[in-house]
Amino acid sequence: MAIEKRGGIFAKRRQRRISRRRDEILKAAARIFAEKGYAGSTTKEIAAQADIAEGTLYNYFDGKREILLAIVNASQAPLETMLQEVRELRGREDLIALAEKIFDSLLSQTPFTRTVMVEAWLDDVILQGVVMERMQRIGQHLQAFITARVEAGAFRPVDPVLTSWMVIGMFSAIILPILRGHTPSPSPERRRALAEAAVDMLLDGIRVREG
Amino acid sequence: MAIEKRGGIFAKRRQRRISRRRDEILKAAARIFAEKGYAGSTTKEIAAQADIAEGTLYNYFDGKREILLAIVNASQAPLETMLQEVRELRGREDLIALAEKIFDSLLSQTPFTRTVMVEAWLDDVILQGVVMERMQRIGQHLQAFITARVEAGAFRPVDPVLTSWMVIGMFSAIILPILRGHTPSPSPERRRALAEAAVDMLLDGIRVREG
Amino acid sequence: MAIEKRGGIFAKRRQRRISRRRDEILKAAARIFAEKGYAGSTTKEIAAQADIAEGTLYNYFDGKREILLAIVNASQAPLETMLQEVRELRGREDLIALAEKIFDSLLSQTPFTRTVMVEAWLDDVILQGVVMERMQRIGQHLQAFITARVEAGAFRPVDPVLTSWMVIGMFSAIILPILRGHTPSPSPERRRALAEAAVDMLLDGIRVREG
Amino acid sequence: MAIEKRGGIFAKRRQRRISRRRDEILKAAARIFAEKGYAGSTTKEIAAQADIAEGTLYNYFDGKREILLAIVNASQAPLETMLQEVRELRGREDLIALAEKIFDSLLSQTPFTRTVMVEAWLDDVILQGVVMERMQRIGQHLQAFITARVEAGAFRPVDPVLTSWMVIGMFSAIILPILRGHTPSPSPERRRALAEAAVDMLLDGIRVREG
DNA sequence: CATGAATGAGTCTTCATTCAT
DNA sequence: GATGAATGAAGACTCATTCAT
Repeated sequence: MAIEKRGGIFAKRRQRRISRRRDEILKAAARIFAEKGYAGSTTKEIAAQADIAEGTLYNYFDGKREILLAIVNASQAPLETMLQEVRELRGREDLIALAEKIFDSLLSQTPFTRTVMVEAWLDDVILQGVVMERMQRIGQHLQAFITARVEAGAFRPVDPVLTSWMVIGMFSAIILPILRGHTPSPSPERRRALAEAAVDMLLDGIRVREG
Repeated sequence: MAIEKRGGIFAKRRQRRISRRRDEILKAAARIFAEKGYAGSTTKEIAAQADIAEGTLYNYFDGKREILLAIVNASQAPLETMLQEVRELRGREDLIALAEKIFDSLLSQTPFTRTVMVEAWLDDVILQGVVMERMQRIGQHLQAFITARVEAGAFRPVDPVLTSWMVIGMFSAIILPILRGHTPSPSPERRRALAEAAVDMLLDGIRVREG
Repeated sequence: MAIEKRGGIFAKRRQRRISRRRDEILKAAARIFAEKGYAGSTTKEIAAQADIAEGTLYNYFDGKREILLAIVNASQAPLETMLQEVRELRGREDLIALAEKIFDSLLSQTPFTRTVMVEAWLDDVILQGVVMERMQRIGQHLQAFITARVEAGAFRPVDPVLTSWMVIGMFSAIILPILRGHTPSPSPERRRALAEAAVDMLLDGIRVREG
Repeated sequence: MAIEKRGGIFAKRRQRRISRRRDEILKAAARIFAEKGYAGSTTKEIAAQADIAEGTLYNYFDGKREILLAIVNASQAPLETMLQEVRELRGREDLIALAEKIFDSLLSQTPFTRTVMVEAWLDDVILQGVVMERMQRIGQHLQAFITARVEAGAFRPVDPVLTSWMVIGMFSAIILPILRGHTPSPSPERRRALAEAAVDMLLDGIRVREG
């Protein structure tokens, strides 16, 4: 019986091993990049954090920059799967649920998200290709919701694009200190409360209704 | 007749010349830092941008890091003077006026503001000592306003701290693409419109009043 | 019945297999070394060219340097056997035949020859122990021939050592562009013509005899 | 009186200082490259040989490869000026004089010449653009001489190209051991003798004229 | 004060060699 | 024996800082 070479059990095991190692390196690098920024981090630190030799990095990635790009890519996944589950937004509950899910997906791997947020300030590829792209996808859902309601006469005739931007800003303001490590990650209950507060402000503002 | 050295007219001229040169360097450095981040910038680039020799930088600053800190400090001034003029906030008009002023002061020297925003992600000194400090000062005004109104029964019983955070987030979302260079700086009319939109959303939300 | 281990048929087969594999590796390495030089080649490239894993190299050779030395050694064989067949040189025909044989042996494995030629420029061991040694052996034949003829009054009283050096230079000039890959390998007829041209120049020069 | 900036005496002095330093570096690098080959040499060694810090190399050259190319270029000069002085070759004396001059120019800066010879084995740019180009220029002079004489009936109808190649080979054989450092540089008298021996062999061969 | 060449510690990356599987 | 991942020493190159002019 010949040794299975392709598609065999060994090849699969090997693939898994490689994949696992890559993930470890990415996690280590994301922690470093999140703390010091890409340019301020060294491959030596990354290797130490991943508990491997510096040279080993290059068995898994073509270079420091490729590690960054892999992190950026990996950061896509949670939000991506989340967005694919989004149904049409109909009312307050849908918005709150969406907000909660966005919280969860962004906070599920804070070093990755933080790395992306930092580098988007400096790198146009990351800003345009990743951050903007994602924000626009979330924005589209919001805008569709707002536009429909405006036409139905339920919402004031606001600018849907600007409004969705401001909503995203509101949520970002909540998440930022957590990403930055300035505030601990909130409990699920707290997340729900934050989502409600934001959505209620969006819908009704803070002024008491006179009617 | 000896040349006056201290306090004389020459000494003052010298002071002014030094001060002017420092400002030029800061402006040059801020442009570079804003584009590439502190760690990604070189003193050579800064010197070239400032049109001086590399060594000359060290006649005005103790090192690269000190240039950054000076930029961070310089970025304080506009917001500072602006905040000192703020009177008690009483209603929609006051909020809009405040928003406009914040826009103006942050956008009056975008490279400085952008540099601070980027580095605050990485440097705790800058985050705590500068960014947070400023946000809290703005926040205090908002919170005082909100608290008073809640007590007066004019506002719903929202959490003033959280609300002010979200407001700051809304404004940030508007300013960010401008700072980042992704969107051109808005005209005064546009700034007014943006401020109104944000304040109205804060006060009344987007839902049509039923009464 | 136990498997014969020493001197048995299996052991011989094993020896042959090992020997064959070593030769494959040498051929692969010589191709690489000839193109990029020893220092400019990597064990990874050699392994790839030999279609084996990098680690396998070390089952057949102690290291990169040993591969080079084995190539240098292997390059000896053809010239060696050729030189052992050389009889006393008596005249034009013998010289031409010798020249042809030298061509053949040097061109029979160009990557090996080229590798040796390149590294002899840099490595004293190779220069002294191999290249010089061979040239001197060829030189001795020529010098014996020249000396005898000079004494017999058939040749002018030239310096035999210098003359043999120049002859070797003439031949080298012909071979060099072929080794270097700049010129295709010449046909047997062409080789004969080249050999004749060189020998005739040696014997009679290019000037027309006046007698 | 303003400080002269362009074309002034200071600028010229500076140019000279830079030029001198570049030459020192090239000399040092050529020594190292000649001994160990380009790929086998390190910038550390070059810097040490030039008695400067490693980083200083990069103030004068863009990188290791550019140092090599500068050496290759610098090696052009002596042969170049020499070739421009060459008049039409008419007879034995002209050939001897040419040979002597070629000796001189190649040996005037042996590390440069040796570096070029070694790298030409490995680098097509150097082989084609430099070595071949030079050999062809020398070759053209020889070929013109040979062709004219053949047509005049003074030379046998040899192939001029092949013959000039062989002549170059003869000379190379004489120079090689000197370049390689295997033989000391010959005295002017010895050079003259070598040139005569080579030219006489070219013209008349070594066989005694029967007439 | 201005200059910019010199410095060398530190960076990213390569590669010969080892060794567990 | 064959494999190829792991290693870390060493290499080319960068850059903040110093200092002689």
